[in-house]
Amino acid sequence: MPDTSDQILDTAEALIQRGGFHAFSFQDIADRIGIKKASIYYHHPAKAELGRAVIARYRQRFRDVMTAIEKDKSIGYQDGLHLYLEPIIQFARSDSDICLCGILGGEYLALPESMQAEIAAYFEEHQAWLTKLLDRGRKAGEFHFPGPPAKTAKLIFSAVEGALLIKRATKDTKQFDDVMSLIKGILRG
Amino acid sequence: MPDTSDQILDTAEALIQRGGFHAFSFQDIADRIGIKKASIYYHHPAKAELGRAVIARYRQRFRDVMTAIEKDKSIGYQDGLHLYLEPIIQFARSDSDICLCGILGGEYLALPESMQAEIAAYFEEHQAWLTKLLDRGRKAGEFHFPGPPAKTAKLIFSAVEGALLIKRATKDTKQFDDVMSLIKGILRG
DNA sequence: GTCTATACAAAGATAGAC
DNA sequence: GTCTATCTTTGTATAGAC
Repeated sequence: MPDTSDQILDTAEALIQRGGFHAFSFQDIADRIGIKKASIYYHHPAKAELGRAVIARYRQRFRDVMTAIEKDKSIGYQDGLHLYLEPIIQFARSDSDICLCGILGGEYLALPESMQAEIAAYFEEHQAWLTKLLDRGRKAGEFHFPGPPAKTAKLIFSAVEGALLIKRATKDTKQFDDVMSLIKGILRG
Repeated sequence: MPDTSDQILDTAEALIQRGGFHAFSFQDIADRIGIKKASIYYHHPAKAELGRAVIARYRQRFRDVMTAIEKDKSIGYQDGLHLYLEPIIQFARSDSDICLCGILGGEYLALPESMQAEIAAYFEEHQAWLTKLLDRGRKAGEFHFPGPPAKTAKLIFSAVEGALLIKRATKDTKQFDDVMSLIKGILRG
């Protein structure tokens, strides 16, 4: 049984996944975990802070994945890319889940500054990590692509975020796989 | 001077552009165009209907572009792609505008059904049109890419939607251009 | 077509008891 | 840590006058 604090973050994340930041309330969270909405203020002083905390935790989850891949020198670059994509493929398989920051990107200009900062940082660190992976992987002869690694990293990341967003609306379970299979073809040269 | 009906649609569109569907109210629209919020109900019986109308108009705008390109047989396929991308490049140049349906995709599961249908249709018709363009363009020898046109269409469209979303948060004015330059390289074979 | 007035529910948030 | 109670503001929406 997870403690209330975790339940609040889990529930808030699930609700943001569904419809973004402005479409849920403390009441929704309270109802789902069987507490009163006032209790949530003990854990988070404001909705903006809760939103920020949810993204921060989500970011950290991916940073752990990226760090683990980098640390293990036995993992090749192709496999590293695969491992990075693993949690995202899980989103793609579900018919309701997509990237949390992809969702919040739509509401961006109407979000509190603290949330904006987390979202921008998420996008930046993913693209920076992919850039590093592509650069090293190409030098090792595992990847083949033209031009600066940063450009290809942007293409991959944009395509991933976009594909998730689109698949949920069109209910096309192959949107993500189709896009990724092409990306992999590109990296093969 | 545009009539009130148009002003309402324009303002609603601008507000959705900013932060999505749940982040604005009839009061916001009324304030911006200098009327009372009750007046808006004369033009639209409910917020859901206004939202639907905004997307429908946005969809139609792009359908007009696509139809115009198809009708003019003097336009080549490369140029056709360019013309299609023209309005999207305008979004990319702005630091606040992105695709309306890209924004609303995040809120998707929390939107009224009538809006969901419009958004899904938007995504589908763009990908279908791109598929047709790529197919014909390849047969005409203008495009070179491997596999089914539908897959490359999905890649292009996903990358476009994702790049716009990301550029607004990261304020990277080159996100879109970098992605598109790679796409064009791919289509050259 | 637009206004005033108003109903009603829900939102974010705080105070203070337990 | 969680509750009850409450405050205040805002949101969607309707009725009816002009």
